[in-house]
Amino acid sequence: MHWSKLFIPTLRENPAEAEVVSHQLLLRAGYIRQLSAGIYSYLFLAQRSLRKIEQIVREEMDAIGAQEMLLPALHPAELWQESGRWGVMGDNMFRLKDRWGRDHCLGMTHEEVMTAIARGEMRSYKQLPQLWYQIQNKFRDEPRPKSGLLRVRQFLMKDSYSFDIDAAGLDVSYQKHHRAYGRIFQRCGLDYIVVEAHSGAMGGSQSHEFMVVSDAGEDFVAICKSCGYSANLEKAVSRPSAPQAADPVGNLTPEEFHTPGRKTIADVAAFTNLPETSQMKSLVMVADGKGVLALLRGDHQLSETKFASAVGASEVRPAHPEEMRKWLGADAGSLGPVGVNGLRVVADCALEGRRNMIAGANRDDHHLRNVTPGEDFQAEFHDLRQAAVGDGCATCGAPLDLRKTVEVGHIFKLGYKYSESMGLRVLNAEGAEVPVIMGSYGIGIERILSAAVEQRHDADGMALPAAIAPFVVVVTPVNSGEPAQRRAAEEIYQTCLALGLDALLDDRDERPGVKFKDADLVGIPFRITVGKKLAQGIVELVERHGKKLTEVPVAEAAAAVKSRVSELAT
RNA sequence: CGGGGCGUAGCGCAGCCUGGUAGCGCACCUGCCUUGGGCGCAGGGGGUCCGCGGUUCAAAUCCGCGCGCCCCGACCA
Repeated sequence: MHWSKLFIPTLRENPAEAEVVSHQLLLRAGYIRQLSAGIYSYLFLAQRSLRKIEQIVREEMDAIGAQEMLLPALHPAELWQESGRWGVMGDNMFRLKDRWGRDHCLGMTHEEVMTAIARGEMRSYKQLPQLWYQIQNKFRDEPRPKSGLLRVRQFLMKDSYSFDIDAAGLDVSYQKHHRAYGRIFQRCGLDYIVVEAHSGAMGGSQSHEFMVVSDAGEDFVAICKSCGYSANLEKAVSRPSAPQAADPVGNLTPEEFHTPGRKTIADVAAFTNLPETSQMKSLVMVADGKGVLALLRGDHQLSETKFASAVGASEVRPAHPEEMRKWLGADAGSLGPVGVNGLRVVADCALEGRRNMIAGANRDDHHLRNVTPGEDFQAEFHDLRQAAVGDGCATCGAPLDLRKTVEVGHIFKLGYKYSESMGLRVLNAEGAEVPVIMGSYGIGIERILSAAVEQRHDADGMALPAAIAPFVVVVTPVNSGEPAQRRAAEEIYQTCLALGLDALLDDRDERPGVKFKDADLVGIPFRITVGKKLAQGIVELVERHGKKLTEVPVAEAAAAVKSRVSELAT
């Protein structure tokens, strides 16, 4: 294509609203324009790039035997009421009524629709397994859309669903996806990691996330470089660091002391001259409407996700000040586990075996010393704390690393959640009717593009991997006023096309600087520059990523790009 | 849902405090010139100053209400 005919509205300056690099560059390079908060138009360049990503996804999904479909984005409420998710999705679901006043929603995901199709048609285990997928818009009314295409309200997702007769079959479907996802992200040129994940509102047992390390991300993952353990922070387990001071020995009895105005762990630590690791942190939580006291070591943070699964609750929140006073008789800052009754008490494992610690006395401005779990109060021990820098790997003990990441893919074993609630059953070999076991697997298409930009950019713009760049090569005559340069450029461009390269001819009547800047900004992986040395039959080949420049004979330029591209693809 | 910031030409911003002709850079159009990293010169077009209401002889500017967007936190299949 000829650049002069295309709509590629590049900007010299960064739009003020863009904070993260991928957002800035996608706007500046003319890929996208914002329509509203978290809603973007994909212009020509973005569309080309996204289609290449989709194509890679399709090829790899097809390769594991998945069948592509396209389901509606508009769903009747009844479907979501059946699965029970109409009630739990809350404000994140876009809801609307049709002219008859019937409730509908825009699909946030498609378990319900897929299950509805399957239950209408599947009768026998002989029809299983099935792998179905689509690439479709998803709608989520995010409380805070942000970071360009990283958190938006309308986005493309490849979602697939597996239907199997038993857990062993689900394992196979899950593993197929695991491997296909690896190939997809690798072909897209992403440096990714796979981590154990929490399965959240989707329900289900096993789950992995595919993450790209980037400060623009929103998820933290814990990684052990020594044994390879890696997990989302919501789920990561760790060995706590050793307490900074040894516990006092002996069978001491709790003893109240006055702590005027000392509300925080740090205050009490300073006041008692004992480190935070000797303090007991007491958090009053409300889990599905019931009060629960959660205990942690003073320097640890509660993981609400772990807490929710430990107490088996679907909704948890910190208690309000009135609730704390009602249940424990004191304000936050003076709460503790001794003498508590009527509340369930759960404690983090890091407190197990500790002795004679400091805790709140459930009397304002008073604390207790010599509090020993199991003796001075009873508690259920669970892993409740968030893994932190300085913790050891639970598997091998080496120090854990925490990294910020962008989630580009997620695979789930759903189990029987939807087949049971929605009645998807088949006859097994014994003639008994059994529910089908399901899995669900997602990839964020735009996130692949954003993550690639986050991972591969420099001061001049994007340096996209050739596999997902909107064009592979741009042919740039330095001086378009020179007929010889123009002719040579056109010829090289035609040769590129003939070799099957996605080529672009920068035929604009612009100064060379403008053309170079634009090509760099847009991130075209290769540029063939036709300039002064044309007289000697030489043109330049510049690789965007790394800015490597080589001189090649005119006749070989296109082929040189072609062979470099195939090198990169392997 | 809590906290903060912003809204003036396509983009980036000044002007607002202290009310009185709406401005700068880039982009755009015309002509000349130039052609290896966002040239140069000359001329030109483009504004509901987010909206509504109020104060005032007079509002981009002061006051009130609303809307939108961004950031931090909460939340997040």
